[in-house]
Amino acid sequence: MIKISTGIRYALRSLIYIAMNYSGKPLSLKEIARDQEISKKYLESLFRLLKNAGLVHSSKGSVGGYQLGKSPEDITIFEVFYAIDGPINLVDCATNPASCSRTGKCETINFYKEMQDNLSSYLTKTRLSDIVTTAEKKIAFLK
Amino acid sequence: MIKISTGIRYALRSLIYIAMNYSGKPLSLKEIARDQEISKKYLESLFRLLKNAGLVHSSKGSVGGYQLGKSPEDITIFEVFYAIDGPINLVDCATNPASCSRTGKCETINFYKEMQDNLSSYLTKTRLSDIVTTAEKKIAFLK
DNA sequence: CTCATTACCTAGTGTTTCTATAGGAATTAT
DNA sequence: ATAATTCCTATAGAAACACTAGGTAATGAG
Repeated sequence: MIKISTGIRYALRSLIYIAMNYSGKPLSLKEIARDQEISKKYLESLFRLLKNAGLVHSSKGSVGGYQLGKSPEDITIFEVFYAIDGPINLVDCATNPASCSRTGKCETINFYKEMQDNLSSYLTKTRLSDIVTTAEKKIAFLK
Repeated sequence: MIKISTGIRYALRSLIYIAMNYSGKPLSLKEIARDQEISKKYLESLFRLLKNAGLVHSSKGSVGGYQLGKSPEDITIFEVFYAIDGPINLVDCATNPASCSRTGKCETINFYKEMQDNLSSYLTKTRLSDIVTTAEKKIAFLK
């Protein structure tokens, strides 16, 4: 079954939360975890990955926390997927032909490559700002 | 990590093999398993699902086996995915809002729905015949 | 009419991946 | 100094996945 991992779901929600609550000061994991109802310990492991990818940067210490590493317009959803789950690889043979003994005989590789391109380009063209904008419109409407 | 299951990979290869070797007689799992280098026992479980979905029909007995249930132009890849792995459901909340306590507060659902639509429509518009045609062209070129 | 061959069925098992937790070390503002 | 935070390694529990075992039922061939 094709699924989006909880790691990605949590990371997206956290990034959106940071984007929508920017005040110049970093937000701590404690606060993000509380608001988003996510285990703080689990968030720690995710934010390490986000930081390595440059999507957030951190400050340590007693008023430390995280801020976005780039503006929301410059963060593609593809980057978030890549940071948390690694390269998108619907099937091994599409990326690494040597992984399958039937490479060359098999008629499905082109289909998988095309499907993967379709997915990647969708994830690349939608950006964090798109989701945030939609959310802000919803909130404005409710007021 | 977003992955295509081996069940789907095996099913696709098997259906392509049947489509490309049609002679009026059904093909047995034994032959499909041998040619495609897939465990026959595992294929049995997959073909049950394909049969329930109407993608193949079977004949028992000593010269029994499987044939396509429809012409390759009428078999969408979406149907194959659905038959083997069940409904496409990238996240539970997109299909079943009650599954998450944050439904209503959460800003990501629309994105997931759109992503899922994008995926589904791609799988629906590509058909078994598309893959078979590409394969036949490749074979003709090699001759 | 018997036999070989095939699809069909239920159950279970080992492996891997995913999700989450434990316990602490390093850093920094107050 | 102290309290709050990020950062790091390791590991455990749970769930999904891939595959196997062992047998029954149907059907055409001889």
